Amino acid sequence: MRVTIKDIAKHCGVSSGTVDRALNNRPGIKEKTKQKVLKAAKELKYRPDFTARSLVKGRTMTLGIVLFDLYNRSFAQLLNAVELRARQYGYFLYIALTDKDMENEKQCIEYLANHKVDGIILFSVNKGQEFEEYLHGISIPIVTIFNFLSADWEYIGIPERAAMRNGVSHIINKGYQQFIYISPPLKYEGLTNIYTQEERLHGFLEALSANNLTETEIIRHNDYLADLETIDFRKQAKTAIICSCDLYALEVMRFLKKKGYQIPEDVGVMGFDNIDVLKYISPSLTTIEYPVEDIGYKAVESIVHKIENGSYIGKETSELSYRFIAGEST
Amino acid sequence: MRVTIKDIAKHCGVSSGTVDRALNNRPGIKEKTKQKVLKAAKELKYRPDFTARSLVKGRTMTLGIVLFDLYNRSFAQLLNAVELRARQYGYFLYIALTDKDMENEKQCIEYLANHKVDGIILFSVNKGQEFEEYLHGISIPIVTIFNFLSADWEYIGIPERAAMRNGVSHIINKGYQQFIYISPPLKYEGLTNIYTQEERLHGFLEALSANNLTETEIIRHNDYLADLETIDFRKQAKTAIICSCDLYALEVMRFLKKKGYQIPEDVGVMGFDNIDVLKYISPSLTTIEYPVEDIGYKAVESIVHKIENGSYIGKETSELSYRFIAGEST
DNA sequence: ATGAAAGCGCTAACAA
DNA sequence: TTGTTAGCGCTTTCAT
Repeated sequence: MRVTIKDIAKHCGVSSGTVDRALNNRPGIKEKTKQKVLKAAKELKYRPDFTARSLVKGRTMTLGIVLFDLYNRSFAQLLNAVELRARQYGYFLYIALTDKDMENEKQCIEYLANHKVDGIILFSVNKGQEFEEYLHGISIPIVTIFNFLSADWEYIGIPERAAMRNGVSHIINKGYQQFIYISPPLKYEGLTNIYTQEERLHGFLEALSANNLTETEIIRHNDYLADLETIDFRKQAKTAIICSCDLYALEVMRFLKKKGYQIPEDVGVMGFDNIDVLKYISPSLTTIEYPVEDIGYKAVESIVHKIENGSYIGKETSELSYRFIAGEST
Repeated sequence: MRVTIKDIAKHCGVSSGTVDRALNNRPGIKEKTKQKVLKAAKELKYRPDFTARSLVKGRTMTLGIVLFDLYNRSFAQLLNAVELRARQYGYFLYIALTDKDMENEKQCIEYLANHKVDGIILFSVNKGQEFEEYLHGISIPIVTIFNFLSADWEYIGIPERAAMRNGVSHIINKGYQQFIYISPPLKYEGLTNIYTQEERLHGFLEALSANNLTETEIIRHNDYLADLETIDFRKQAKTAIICSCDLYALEVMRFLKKKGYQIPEDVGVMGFDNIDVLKYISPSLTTIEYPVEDIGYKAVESIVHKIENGSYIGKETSELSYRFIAGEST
């Protein structure tokens, strides 16, 4: 059996209350008694039981983070940052991956709530009134990241739309005339939360219409390479392929190279995210950079503030900066 | 306040024992009462408190995983697999990152123990008798991954040494005559657990000596590119640069390209890990592949088995397979 | 300065 | 079939 405060108390001939005072630096204990208890605790290899403490304190000193998966480099970077900051604040971190499944996500949140985490960092795939009511129901501080939910929830992200609009504007200025946009499928449009993807797409469209451009094709399914197969990029007006994330852009570049196209002479490619492996890719990819680690840090800071002070840091949504990176691919 | 079983009991006019029976499908309760309780639970939005349950049950249904960080793609892939399998088994996952810091790691483990996780998956940076005694002291099932500790602990990994030996043998057969080996620094040699790195290095050396080759330079610091700077690869016998992981190999390739070298004509490069981004790199990197996801799955299966049956699945250490991938870089 | 005791929410053993 | 009760290990309040 594990050593408990009772064991220490018996060992020292004091009460468990006194042991508690010694162990937790509480006032009202003679220095000598304290030392005696501390010594005994060390000797007996006492280890506090956080679950018992949590039960009485009502706080677990744990946070939960809900993400899709870790296939995308950005998520791993984010998680790394969140874990680091959380532990600095004395919180432990549960990780729950939803695989973009709505039911899965709900269950993850439910479990986190039952485990009584003090706060949840949520990159949600769910949305809608019912979902938000559910979230309110668990009455645990939540901060949303990347996918916006509603003004009811603290949000940390970047101005996705403006970032994409800005990036595409740069591309347009380079003289591209035709545009293909590639983005994840919309299978559950209206149902799932695809805020970031929607925003990026709108940013793209806004940039086009601001320049009176209409020539565009939007590909929203996973078999996007098959669509590209049918196009001869050398025969049509100068084309740029805009991808909603770097991962797609890398796939597209690989495909184009295999087909013998010159990038950017025959066709330009742009990504979004600036994932860390881009530095090994050539031609270097034109993309949008944003401080993914900072999003992680801010999310933790925000939620800890809410936990410990009962309110979020800022009234409004925090949006961090972004930066266009001109690569050789456009 | 949260709804408790007492609230339900009062609401239904039954005892808390009966509520417990209904909620947890325990026998000895009339179907009608059960339905009544279940209905009330739903209406009142009852949510069980796992911390309270843990306290009495002595189990938390959580696992902890201890890793260096998530910078390396393999770690993220591993974590993804572990989380998936853990949740399939009904366990939640704590993640603790050590940043390769020994003290940090000890504290992470201490915290996991205090949070009373049912098991720990450990990629350790610590080693030695004192550390192992400590691990025994917390008396929680542990399975070690990648970095072997001792026969006292279940281990899941790959035969690193044989894998590297095999890979390097392939390179040797290609006619390379001179070899440079690049691997992480050995700052705390003898102190920290660098099992995988050591094994890979030995595999490299074994391959050389099996072929009576002696021309080799081993670089074990982070500024390895500076060392390469001093070498003119065109002027010396055909050289291969063997890197202990793909991340280094990518850095090396980038450096070499910048210097105007042709790969593999002027110099060959080999990596280890087969991280998923390699498919976007050209020339394609020669490397060693191993099933990192399977390691994650096996780790979870093994620890859950130990938790639920009191013993590990296999008596011996499990080592998974590996595969040499001949790329264009050698 | 210290001890005694109640109770956090749940489970489990024993009674009824 | 249902109720009662004693904890799980800790914190906290109230006595002493």
